[in-house]
Amino acid sequence: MKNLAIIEDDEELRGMLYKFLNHQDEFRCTMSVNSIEAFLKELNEENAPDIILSDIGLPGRQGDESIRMIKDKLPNSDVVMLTVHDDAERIFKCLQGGASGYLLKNSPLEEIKHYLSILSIGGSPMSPRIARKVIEYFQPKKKLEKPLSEREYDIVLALVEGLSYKMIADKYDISLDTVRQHIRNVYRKLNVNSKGEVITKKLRGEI
Amino acid sequence: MKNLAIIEDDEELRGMLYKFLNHQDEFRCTMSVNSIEAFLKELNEENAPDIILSDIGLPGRQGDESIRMIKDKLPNSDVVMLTVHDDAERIFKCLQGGASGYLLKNSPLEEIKHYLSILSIGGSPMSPRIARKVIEYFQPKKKLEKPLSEREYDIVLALVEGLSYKMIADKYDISLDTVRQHIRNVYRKLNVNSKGEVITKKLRGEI
DNA sequence: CTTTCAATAGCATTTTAATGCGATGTTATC
DNA sequence: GATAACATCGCATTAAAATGCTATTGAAAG
Repeated sequence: MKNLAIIEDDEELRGMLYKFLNHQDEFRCTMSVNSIEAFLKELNEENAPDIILSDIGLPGRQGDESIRMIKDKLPNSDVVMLTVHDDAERIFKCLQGGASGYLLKNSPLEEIKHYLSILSIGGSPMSPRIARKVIEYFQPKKKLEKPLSEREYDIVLALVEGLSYKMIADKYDISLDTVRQHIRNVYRKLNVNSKGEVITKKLRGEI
Repeated sequence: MKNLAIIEDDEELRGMLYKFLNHQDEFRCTMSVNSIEAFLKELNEENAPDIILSDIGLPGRQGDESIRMIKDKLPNSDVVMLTVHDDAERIFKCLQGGASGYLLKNSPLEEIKHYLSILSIGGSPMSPRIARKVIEYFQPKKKLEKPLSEREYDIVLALVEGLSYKMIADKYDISLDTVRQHIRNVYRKLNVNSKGEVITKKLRGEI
């Protein structure tokens, strides 16, 4: 039996969620409020939730801010976002803020219940469309017009690891000038002119 | 009606999947093979699949290699991995290789069917435990012993964007020496001594 | 009221990185 | 057998970054 808090400013939806979820054996709704402020105010030892189902689009707040405020008070709770927004930026901000799941508001109540029960088996509830966005995040956005050679790629990886030119030369047993030459070529192919830009591109999956 | 290919070396499991999924209205199994090699060999215009359900642990191959081989031939197909492995590294390699979904083998047949149908609505099938791993990827691994100040954080973000000290000074309307000072402090707090390391740490979620 | 810390700034020095130019040998490809 | 792409190396110069040291101001904490 998990304690559940619902934070949602749409009275109708909140009422429905409360009524439905509170009837389930797995959950007990100890809080049902319309804002983060109300949530933090009402919070006490008795009603401390294991799971917080929270709207993201609460007035005057960024969504990921809300999560941070909650996780700050309840670091071991699972915060599940409930939202109509499926844009990549919002999703990632929330995930970085510590959200344990991300559900779309158009999900049926039964499905929401099912998703929430996934938390108890160590999983993360995520609507399929959100999962798609997240997966796409990992995939290289576009093929390079000018692909890097193997050696050049080695050197990019070394840069990401924080190695200096000198250290790279030692690692691959080539001269410092050769490292310079390779890096020149990498810069030309990637159309950049600093180490930092190469690292950023690599870690963002653009290489 | 989607064409489906099953690549799985466990004969029993493959048989079950084939029999079950081929009976569904949504799918037609046009291929059922036990290796990537067999798959690529049998592949032709007639049986070209929209969805490939593939084992990851095929003998002598890395899993993500398999995906790349498939996506190379069929870039518009959806490759869904079916595996017992839930370690982060494997998952991310497969996602980077172009997988559209990632399911655990212990899922019931009905659930696998349900997950696969998610593809047709533009979603990504992902077992909850996998989703958890993926979400955790985005979340800062550990709290910094020495947290960065706001200004320092601004400057870290600017470094990630590829700005030079001079550009950062202009951007925030402070002197070059102040930028230097902040960066010094960031290096001390993060225990590094180059721009590149800061960028890598930031993009890996360690800040 | 002192101590601490963030933010600002300056100056000097050394190290590293970025770039221009030229060069040789290998391996594919046409 | 020319052409192109890759990998290697050298030298020189300029630009940027890293670091050592010092110092002022304001705000928060004790």
